[in-house]
Amino acid sequence: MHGYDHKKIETKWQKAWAKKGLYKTSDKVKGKDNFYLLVEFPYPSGNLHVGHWYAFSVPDILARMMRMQGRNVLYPIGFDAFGLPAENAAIKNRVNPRKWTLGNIEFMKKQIRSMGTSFDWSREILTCDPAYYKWTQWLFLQFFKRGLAYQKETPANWCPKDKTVLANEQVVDGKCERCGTQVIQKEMPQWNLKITDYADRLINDLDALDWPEQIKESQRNWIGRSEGYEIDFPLVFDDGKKYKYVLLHGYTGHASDARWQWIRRELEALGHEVIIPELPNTDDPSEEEQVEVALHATEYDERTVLFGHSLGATVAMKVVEKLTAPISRLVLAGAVVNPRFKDKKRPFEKKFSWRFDPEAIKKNAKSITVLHDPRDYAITEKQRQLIENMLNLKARLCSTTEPHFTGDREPDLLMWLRPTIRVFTTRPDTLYGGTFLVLAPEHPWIKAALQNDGHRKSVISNEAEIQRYVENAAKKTERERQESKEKTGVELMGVKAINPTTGAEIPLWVADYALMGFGTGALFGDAHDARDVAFAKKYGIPLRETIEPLFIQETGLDKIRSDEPFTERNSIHAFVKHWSDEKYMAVHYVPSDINECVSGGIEEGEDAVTAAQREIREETGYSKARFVRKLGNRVHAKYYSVERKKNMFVHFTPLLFQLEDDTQEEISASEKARHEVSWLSKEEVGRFFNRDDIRLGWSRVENDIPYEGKGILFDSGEFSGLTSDEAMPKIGEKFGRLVKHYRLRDWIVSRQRYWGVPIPIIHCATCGPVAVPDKDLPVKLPEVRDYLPDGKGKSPLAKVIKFVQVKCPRCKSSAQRETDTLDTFVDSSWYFLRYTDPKNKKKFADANKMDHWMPVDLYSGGAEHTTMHVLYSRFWQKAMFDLGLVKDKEPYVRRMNRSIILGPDGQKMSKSHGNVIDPDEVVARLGADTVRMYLAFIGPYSEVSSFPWNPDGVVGVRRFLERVWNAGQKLAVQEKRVDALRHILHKTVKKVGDDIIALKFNTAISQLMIFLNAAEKEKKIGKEQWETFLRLLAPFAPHMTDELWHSAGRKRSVHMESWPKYDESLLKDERMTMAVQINGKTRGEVTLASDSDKTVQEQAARSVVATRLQGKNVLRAIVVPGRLVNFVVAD
RNA sequence: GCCGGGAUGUCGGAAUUGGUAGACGAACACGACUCAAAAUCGUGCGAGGCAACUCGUGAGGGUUCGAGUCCCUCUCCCGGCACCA
Repeated sequence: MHGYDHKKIETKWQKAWAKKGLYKTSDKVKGKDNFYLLVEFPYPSGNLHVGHWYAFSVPDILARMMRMQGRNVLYPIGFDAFGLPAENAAIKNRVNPRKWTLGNIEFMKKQIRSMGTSFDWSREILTCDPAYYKWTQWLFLQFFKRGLAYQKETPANWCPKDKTVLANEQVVDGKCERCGTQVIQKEMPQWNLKITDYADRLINDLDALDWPEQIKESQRNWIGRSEGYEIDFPLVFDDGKKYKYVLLHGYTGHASDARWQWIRRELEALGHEVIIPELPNTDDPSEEEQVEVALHATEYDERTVLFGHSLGATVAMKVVEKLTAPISRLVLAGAVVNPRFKDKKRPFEKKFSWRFDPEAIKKNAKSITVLHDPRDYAITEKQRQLIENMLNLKARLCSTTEPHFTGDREPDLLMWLRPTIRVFTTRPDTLYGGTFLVLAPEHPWIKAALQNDGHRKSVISNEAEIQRYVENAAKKTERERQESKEKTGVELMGVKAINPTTGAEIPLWVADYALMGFGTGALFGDAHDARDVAFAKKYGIPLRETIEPLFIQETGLDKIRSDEPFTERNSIHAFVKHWSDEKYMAVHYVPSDINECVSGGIEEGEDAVTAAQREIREETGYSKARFVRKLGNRVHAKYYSVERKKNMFVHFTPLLFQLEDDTQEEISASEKARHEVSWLSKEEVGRFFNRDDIRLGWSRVENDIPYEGKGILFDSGEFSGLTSDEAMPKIGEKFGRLVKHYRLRDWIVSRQRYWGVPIPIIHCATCGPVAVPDKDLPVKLPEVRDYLPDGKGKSPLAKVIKFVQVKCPRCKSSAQRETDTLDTFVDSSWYFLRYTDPKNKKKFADANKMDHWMPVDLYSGGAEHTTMHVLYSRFWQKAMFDLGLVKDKEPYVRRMNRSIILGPDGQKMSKSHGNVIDPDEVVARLGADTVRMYLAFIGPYSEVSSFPWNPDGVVGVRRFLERVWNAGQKLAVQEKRVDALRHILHKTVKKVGDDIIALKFNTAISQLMIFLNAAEKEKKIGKEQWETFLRLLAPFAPHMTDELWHSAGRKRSVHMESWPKYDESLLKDERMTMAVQINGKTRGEVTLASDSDKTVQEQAARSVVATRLQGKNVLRAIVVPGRLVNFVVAD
């Protein structure tokens, strides 16, 4: 036998495997379970780097072992062949992108084959192959037909360098993810996929996935769900008749009814015009008559608010249906859409059609509000649901004075009638403290208010100033705005909002710290948000606190005892300044081991200040404490009182005192024992206090920072005294409604570039966008002369007249083909499905074949795709599921992110660093088996990290393989097994198998090394043992092991052999070494038979440390069988 | 700021999940072979100490017979999100 010639061996076996089709995978093999192992297919950039090796050759170990373990493993490969680099190369070097791409693929395939991976090349797919992209187009059209793909004129991320639009996910820090150019916003018609419809499911379904938390958390953050409440703030104007209210009364009602007249007075007082037509035949009304009167009562225009109560609501809807121009608002209270009264028939039931045209209603009313009181005797829940469904909205729940809105005064009605600004909040518990509104500069209400048609004045009196601010804000990019944390804004003069909780008039401001892209583009400012407080202070806007902090002690001696009631108490925290030094009093309260200030209860008839002065005197003796000031509002705490033996719920008033002099009275011994008093500097005392309630009070001595946390409400009407968590849903429901907002935007898939899948849509002047019929698919990418985009937003395809000019498939009139191409992430959103049936000409994949393989058992890829490809393909799968095209809601059972291989210097590999490792060179020198195995050995594969390439480390692995190679001749391979290796071999079989499944290839390899070390020590090995070892090594070093396997006289490839089994009973050695400890410290060891029992072990251990135990009192001995014996000894 | 993950020799990393910390590899040192070097083989290799022994898993505290592992407080590093109401 000769030296280890990796070149000869590796080419030999790669050819042999290919010739035999060793890795060709059947869809189903009797008696074998399928296993689908997926790695992200590469982009054909032209050259393979170490990262590719890491991505493909290491998971190959798992694929190979799974096969040996009797699984039918699909380990496919292909190329993500569309994309910009091909096109950029085409523009630069005047080559055809297809030729460039296919040439690269040819070269890279050779490189990939040199890895010795067990890819099934018969299933190779190319996304730029018309046979593949036919189905990309077909799937896109299925989405289009279900409204999941739509075209919309939207501001989109435009990369001026790549001259194309990018998805949000492809913009990093405002720059193009690909080329680093600053992205600008450009308004263009774009094809979108409705990924936002799936936002909730994309988040919720993560819970059931057994994926690394990092990946799940990234996706959650990216989708960015925030749950909160939308609350409407009514507006009032200074300039008089801005709105015209038309109020329609109900059955048996009259215009003269007290409540309508009351609302009239209230609205007129706000300067609005009010019209209340008397509807005819109020006791026996008919639709025709009433609608006629209402319709002609006045002119309906964009300033009109139409209100209908009860049957009047029905009339109002009928009126709106008939309008030709939209009105501002339609408000309905106690509305009926389908009357089925059980008790008695009403005469009007048959005189109204009860048929509505919801589309016309929605079209003719810019906004619709439905009011409902759950106690309403006339309107059932069913009725409410009917109208909600019809108009596709949620009713606002009111508490009326008379359930059917029939009280003489109905404040809720009035509240909803006035024009409103809708804000979004996650903290409705602070709503009573909302003292101003902030609108984003892009807020539509401002746009509308600033519109000046020359006839009427804007409602805003400082129009010019607002205009300037809005324009200035528009000039700045989002980044520029965020760079200056200094808040700016302008008050909107001539208009006030009404806080719905208090009825207080509050100012409206435009400020660019409100973002149109989040929530409703408007927020209410309050005293419990640092940003709002900063803004309010800058502009002198009043603030109103409504939350006092509540701390619950959960550690220490004073942690609350569960299941025990709380005793409430009013109390003080007194911070006491020294009479001359810059020092503060620090009290150590002994019974509960608390570091605090002076604290104590307020007794009957006392005020806080006297109580505090008394406590200072009692606890410390100092009698001349001068009151300086109150330190903000109260602070609440729940804790356990060690002295009272009770759970306490205490309301502290934090106060600041200064001693006038050192006058001190004698205090009792018991007080002295309970309180240890000292004087500390500001810094020291800050560190000294170890209870949150005291720290909070203390923080107010220095500065007045707003309290942003949750707590207990005060000055909040009926909700005062509740905790934030209790109050939030209550306040939210009463004044607004629960909504969810997402950061995620729809996925823009149009690309204004050549080298991609043509979007299979035809634009027709009469029919709109029309799907290309299935029979005409694929829409093939035409050849063009010039690949340069025009830079104005049209792809090079737009210049190919033959391609563009087509007949509309529907009406046959002349039409234009869509010339944008699809984002390459669309191609890769379903490629794993195609692998299951790559040659199918009739379907994207056969349902049965997908059943065999999907979902993917393990998907290994790069962390950079967490919020891109992985998210997109999850969405795609869910959309396909909804269309009945696939059976799984999730595409990947298990997903793992791979680490990065750094250069030898620990830097990211790059040409500029000069630290790039060329795998081809290393393979030529040391062999593919060595490179594969080194990469597997470099660190745990399943954890995201980064590993520097260590040239010495590769050589170390090569050394190991050479030792294996030489073992065949140096070790005496004998027929008889070597007993000394028996146990360790079984242990190795178990560990290697377990570790591979856990993707801990590094420890599997170290176990193989341990075994070889042991065998070398013995200088001999049994033939069967040797062959077992070769089978264990086969997944790691497939070429060498097959060579050795054959030279051991075997005819079949080692990769067709089955994985060795281990005997549970042989995992333990016959003799074992146990540690002997005294008080947990190792003092010796003892070796004895593995099956010895506990008492034997203890006795053996005792004799080992006998001298040390002499004269000591052994309290007890802890025996952990097989591990250690620990003697607990008294000093 | 919020959320997630992490920190172990000179380096990459192990540690049966509470049981002898540092497996395996690399680097380094010494020895053998050699005229010599490389390769190979052998030995050593956390720190301090002649030794007995002491200390040691980012820092501090706690629980436990026993803590890298569990609990509390803090520091730093990596990742995601962020004037997000």
